[in-house]
Amino acid sequence: MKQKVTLKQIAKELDVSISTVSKALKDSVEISLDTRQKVKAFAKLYNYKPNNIALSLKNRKTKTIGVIIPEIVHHFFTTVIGGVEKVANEKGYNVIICSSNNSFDKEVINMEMLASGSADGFILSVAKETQLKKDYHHIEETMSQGMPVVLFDRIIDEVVCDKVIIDDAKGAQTATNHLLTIGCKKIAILTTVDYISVGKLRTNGYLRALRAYDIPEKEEYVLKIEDIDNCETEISEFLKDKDIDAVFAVNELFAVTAIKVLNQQGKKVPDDIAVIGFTDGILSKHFIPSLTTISQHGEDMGIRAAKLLIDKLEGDDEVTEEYRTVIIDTSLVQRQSTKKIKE
Amino acid sequence: MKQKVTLKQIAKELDVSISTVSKALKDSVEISLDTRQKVKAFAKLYNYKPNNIALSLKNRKTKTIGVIIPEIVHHFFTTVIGGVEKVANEKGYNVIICSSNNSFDKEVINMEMLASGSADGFILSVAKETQLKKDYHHIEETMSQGMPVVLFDRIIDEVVCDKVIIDDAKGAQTATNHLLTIGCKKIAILTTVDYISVGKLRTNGYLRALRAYDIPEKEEYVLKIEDIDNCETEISEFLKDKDIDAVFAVNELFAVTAIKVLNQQGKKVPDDIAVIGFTDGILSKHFIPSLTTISQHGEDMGIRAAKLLIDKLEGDDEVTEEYRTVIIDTSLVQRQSTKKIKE
DNA sequence: AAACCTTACGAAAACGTTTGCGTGTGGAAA
DNA sequence: TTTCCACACGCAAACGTTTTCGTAAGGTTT
Repeated sequence: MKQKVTLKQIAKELDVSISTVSKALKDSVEISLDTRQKVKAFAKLYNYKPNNIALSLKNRKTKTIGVIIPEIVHHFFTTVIGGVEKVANEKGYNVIICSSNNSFDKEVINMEMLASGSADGFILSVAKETQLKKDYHHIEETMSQGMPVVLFDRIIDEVVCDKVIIDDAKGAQTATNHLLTIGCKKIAILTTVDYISVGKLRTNGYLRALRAYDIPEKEEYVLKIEDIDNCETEISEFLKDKDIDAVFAVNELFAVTAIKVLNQQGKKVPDDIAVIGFTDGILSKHFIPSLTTISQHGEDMGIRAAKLLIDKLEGDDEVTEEYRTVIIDTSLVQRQSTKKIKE
Repeated sequence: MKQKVTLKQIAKELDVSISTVSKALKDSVEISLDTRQKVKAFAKLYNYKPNNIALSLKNRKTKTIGVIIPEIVHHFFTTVIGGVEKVANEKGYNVIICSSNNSFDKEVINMEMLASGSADGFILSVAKETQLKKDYHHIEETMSQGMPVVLFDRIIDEVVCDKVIIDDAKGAQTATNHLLTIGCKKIAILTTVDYISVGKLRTNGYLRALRAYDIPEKEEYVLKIEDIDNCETEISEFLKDKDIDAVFAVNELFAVTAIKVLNQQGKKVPDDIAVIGFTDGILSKHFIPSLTTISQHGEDMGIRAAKLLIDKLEGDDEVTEEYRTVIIDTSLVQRQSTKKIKE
């Protein structure tokens, strides 16, 4: 087991000083051509690689980006990570990913861990618990120590920093509009409880679309689901004998569960009832019927977030002072779960 | 923007030496109670956190685990990561995740990057390209520098190290057996090309099961799919007018695609044809019909892999010398896509 | 021969820690 | 008064780099 070789060892072996080795490897003119070649040959032979830790300590930066997401086993978040990685690798940054598991405490712990030397900046989508608790001290603190933070998707209005979001309300409006334009009039919505920022926004978009079409909003058409893991019974209950012609679900799972429930209740999708989802993941693509949905372009979000962060990391102080909010366009992906109602 | 506070600053402020501060924070008896309290109060006030980088440099270990997987947007791999994180966090380790995107080059780059100071050891599932290329120098090199490596899922027989796998062949045999026991006799298999280790193993398991039942294997029942992204046409072609009563697919996507194709061809699953998959992901759970499948227990794999690695990292040298291969049990998850054929 | 300039290299500090050991101070024992 | 011993603290080295500055040797001017 040969240990990793250091400058010191090379220096000793070649009977020169550490500084000479360092300079030689950097092709400094200070060092004679002869020595340079000798050192480089030796370094190559022993597969010398500079120690990142030492460099980080010296340069006071780690060249790594910390990403903290609420769930790791989640298609949307992983696509975002994919985007972040893409940009990061291009620009020579490493990416550390941690999941908060939707726990406030774990979010804080992870953030502090990474903040104490492991990362130069953060890309973060906050945990449910954090949104509920409204405690953002860890984020504020990290920023006040000079580490930039970019929030995405599940953001916090009160925190002033760069943000990358989609226009959730607009996306939901687009979805609802689509249902309206194909002729649906009685549209139910399956959404989350209000403290989930994106859920609330999507609900708002749905309501806005209805108003624009002068369709009165009915409370009985709105289901706010508390426990996502047991949504089937709630949805089944809600949909039972309801006089509707369309369902807008704020995520994939609610959408496919709705279809499943509707099937059980003897309704056909899309013939009897149209269903539209939100987030374009594996399920939407491969389900039968495949789901019409709103694509969030997760990879783009990751790309933009990473760019914002790296700009701030490498920018001069002018850039550092201003914060930007990037809004990623959503798009309607038409598939089989909605179709035009024949008049 | 207050910078992060260091021992040095505290020392200066309190007019003591750095070592005194360090010792005081560690409650060393060398330091008077009075000073200790003063230092601790001050440190708390300024929210002092020791710098991980400096500690890593000093201790020659980073307390982080590098995880390299072929794809990040992939349910199975993320569940494994979930398991790794669980154990890692418990034991005070950080987790850095990189994806190789199934590229050999990126795998090497990531590994070298993390190996030069960022991680103490690795948990790795190799890229397709690496399996094809059979070039494992980066892994060997990392290990020879004293960093332990745990391979999982897509492993390499030739590399001697700890491994965590499922018995792919046995799992496939279980799946095929299940089809046989419910009365199927003409079972097709949808598998990958042979250089994907797990694909080949699963094919072997399928064949073994047939032999055990004295059912002759037919080449026309085996489809080795090259391009996973366009599997639908291949599968459609393959399944057309084929006289079979069951399909064993070595992954989720092949399974649902098969069902889709069969539907198009006017066959009902499970009534006309039974379908069984491999890997228990989102699709299997929520598809209609829900998929009978072989669960790989990804989280368990992650947990075991992390434990193996940490054992090696913290173990004395006896442990270091022996390598273990952990085989995680697979299990059959019965759902709707298979059912007993009435005689 | 004295003064000066290149060339080629080394010493040392710095990044932020931890820790073994040395040491000044004061009080107690002799 | 001298000797000794805790006590409480500081020094310095070490981890692996980079980089500024200093300098010895040798050659070139006057």
